[in-house]
Amino acid sequence: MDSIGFAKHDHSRCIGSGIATVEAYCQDHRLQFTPVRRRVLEILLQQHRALGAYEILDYLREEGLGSQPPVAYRALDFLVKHGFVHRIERLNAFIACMHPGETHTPVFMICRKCASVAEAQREPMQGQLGEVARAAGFLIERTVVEAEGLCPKCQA
Amino acid sequence: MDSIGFAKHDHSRCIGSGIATVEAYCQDHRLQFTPVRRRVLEILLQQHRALGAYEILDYLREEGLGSQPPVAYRALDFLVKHGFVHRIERLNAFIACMHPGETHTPVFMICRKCASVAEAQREPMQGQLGEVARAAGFLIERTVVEAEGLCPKCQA
DNA sequence: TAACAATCGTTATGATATAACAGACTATTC
DNA sequence: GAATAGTCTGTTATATCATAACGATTGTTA
Repeated sequence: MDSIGFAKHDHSRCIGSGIATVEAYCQDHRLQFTPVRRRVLEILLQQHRALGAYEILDYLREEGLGSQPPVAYRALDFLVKHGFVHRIERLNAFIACMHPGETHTPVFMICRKCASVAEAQREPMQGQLGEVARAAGFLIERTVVEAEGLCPKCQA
Repeated sequence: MDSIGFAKHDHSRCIGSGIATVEAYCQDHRLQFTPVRRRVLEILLQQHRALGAYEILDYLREEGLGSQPPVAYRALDFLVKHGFVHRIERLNAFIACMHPGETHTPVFMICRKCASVAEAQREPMQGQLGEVARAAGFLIERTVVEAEGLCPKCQA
């Protein structure tokens, strides 16, 4: 269990290593890491916050990479499907994954004041959600775990 | 921790007691349980599944209780605010609370095949979400915990 | 290079949600 | 019971989020 979302870190390394990791993964898995997909991931890594699809589309427009919603949504679908980007249901927005390549079930903490989002990891099928599901005979395939509140800075 | 969502039960009692509980709560707290609000809750209790706001609005329209989106959204805002109804973020939909009146942090299990939704309870600030938040110094105000998968029936 | 699959660009539309404001109702106070 | 403050409703308009469909293009493989 870890969380770097609210901590200081070398952000330029985030971007470079994020892209490199995904690039390698795509080569290994014969996936097409096309210009639009790459750019959308870069934008999300650079911004380091949750962006709406139309916000991303605005960047793409400025750069001549696409101007219609499906362009952004298709790139996002690809990135989400392969775990490079996560969708934050509470915000209808997207954020770059902090652990690309690793299998994981993310937990998000969303600050209602500064809108920052931190990603942490939990073990699947453990904890209360796992207990509840076992008791009900429910087979979990995917989880959405998002907490809304105040980040350390905004509590001060 | 309990879950009655996937189990058989006397559904007519659900509706009656749900309405009665909320009615009493509203009297105690000087809240106006208006016809539209009451009817929206009844619809959600009767259907016993997650309904979109526009689906609810269709019922209201048929009954002459309102025809424009704000009518449905306002009633839902009220019901959600006071914990009589929960919003399922994953579905952009609403479902009647199975434990009205009690303070709680719900967990939902959503069947992707039959679309049924079960509500269970967890302790706030315990389990992995609590651990993660404490480690990050994050102050939780609200949580969204939703699992998607297969209910007992649909696994067969 | 032919055949096939994946991706892209575009148009159109669908689905979800809220701002704003006037008018009606309710509760409270005098 | 009249004034008034607060809440709720009805309506118009619009904002925001998301996808269906289809032809053109590009990439992959045999």
